[in-house]
Amino acid sequence: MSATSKPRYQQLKDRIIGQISDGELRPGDRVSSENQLAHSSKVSRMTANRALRELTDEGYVERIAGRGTFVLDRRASSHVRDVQNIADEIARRGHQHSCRVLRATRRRARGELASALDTPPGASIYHLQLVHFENSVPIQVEDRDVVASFAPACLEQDFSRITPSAYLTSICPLQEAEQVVRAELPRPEVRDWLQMKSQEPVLVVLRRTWARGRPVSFARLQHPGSRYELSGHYRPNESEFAQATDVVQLEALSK
Amino acid sequence: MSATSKPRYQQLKDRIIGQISDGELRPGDRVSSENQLAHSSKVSRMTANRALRELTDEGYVERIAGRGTFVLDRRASSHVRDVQNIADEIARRGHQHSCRVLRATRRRARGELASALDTPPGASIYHLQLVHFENSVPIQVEDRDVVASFAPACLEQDFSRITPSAYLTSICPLQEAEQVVRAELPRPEVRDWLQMKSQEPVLVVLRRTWARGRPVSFARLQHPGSRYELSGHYRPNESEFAQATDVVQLEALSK
DNA sequence: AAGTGGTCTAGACCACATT
DNA sequence: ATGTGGTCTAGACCACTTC
Repeated sequence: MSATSKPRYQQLKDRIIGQISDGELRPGDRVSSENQLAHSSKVSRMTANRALRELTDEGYVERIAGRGTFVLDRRASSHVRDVQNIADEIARRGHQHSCRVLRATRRRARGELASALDTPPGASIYHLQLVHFENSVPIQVEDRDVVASFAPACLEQDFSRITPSAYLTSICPLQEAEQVVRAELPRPEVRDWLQMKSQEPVLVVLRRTWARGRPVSFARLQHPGSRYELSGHYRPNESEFAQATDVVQLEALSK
Repeated sequence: MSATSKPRYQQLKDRIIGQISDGELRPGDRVSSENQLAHSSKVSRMTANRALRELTDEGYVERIAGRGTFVLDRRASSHVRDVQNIADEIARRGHQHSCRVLRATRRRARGELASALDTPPGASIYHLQLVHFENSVPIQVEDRDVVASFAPACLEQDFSRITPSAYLTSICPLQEAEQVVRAELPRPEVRDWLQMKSQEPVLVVLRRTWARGRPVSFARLQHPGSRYELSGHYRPNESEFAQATDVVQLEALSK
């Protein structure tokens, strides 16, 4: 159809991400060089360079001057998946997980949702609403939007047996997650679902996840403040990696 | 000193980030256009373009085709990883940090606090209580216990000029951090300090930090739910991820 | 010597917004 | 009409690795 065609560097990125997702390119494999890509894709070298550079920033490949471009091993996705799935988390505590589906519908992407999921307005989006229980005590209200084209059979799943998160990872491993944590007062119906006291706040996690290089799902996870908390353990050595450059510059500037 | 000079686009980025941190460029301000930058910095337009594009990716500026490039007003939001120093965080948003010290006392470790900081009962502990402001709006109440033997001169510091976190890292780099995030209702005095509405919840971060292989500080950081959120971006390759678990030791401390 | 990534240039065309 | 960002090109020089 009409849709203004994507920029060439983006098309190149999409193609390479696709090859990685399909297993055509496996971790450690060498990706075509800039010159080869420029030739085969009929593109200037600068355009191929931009595609590969952005893939580097996004963690898909590693580039070594003089050697080449290599597919990275994203095996730690188990880490992301662990946090994705509240059923696993509950099982790890040795407790019983159960789940009630409140809603499972189809709707059309529009406005913020469309841009958050990077779909054209009007695209099909599945909306799920569930309550998760830990030993029969409600612990999470999950509001989830899923890009329909990524998970066409979404509405036929039995989400009392498999969580949406587990279902999504079964289609394709999730690559990336972006999340925001907030403290809010719940809406009355959420408060009832979670059996919360009248003035108790909720701990809200907004999470957007990526697979195959595209956002595929947006979740709003609400937890009773009195019964749920997030914890983490950090070691500077390892976390300095991601934004090392920025942080260093800023620290030098703000002395 | 001939150190391989940084690439030009990076120098340009550094300069603009510096202007944002210094307040020379304030949120909403217009940044010079690509053509202006190219001319003034004696650089090609593509190089200026790359600098501005990367600043966009990193959340510093917003670009609107046909209109220009504008400094973003970064919402109170910090990466869960580098929540070390709220002053840096605020500076990075191009805002003004200030601080009021409510309390700075010495007390004796006992019970849970002694075991959390791994000191013998009766050991000296400094207790600090501060309110941090972002552009004169209160954004954090910091309650911090510091092992006195680690920071003997703690009480002589001027914490309206250097944050406790910055002071601690100046003594010795922090090695490790353990943190828990919660949603709670604030105590009335905290609510007043943070100028919060009556039923607004706080986002609480409990953090224990290690240096020289020992826990040296325990902090309870409370933020107004309507004005503060934690955000994070996770890729499988970057290791640490906040996980939902029970942390018994910290729980008892936060009564 | 040949290939690789890293950077840079001086042009170019386009869609868009402001005047 | 002018200026803006968004993209793209066909060259170029460099430092580095491999052969």
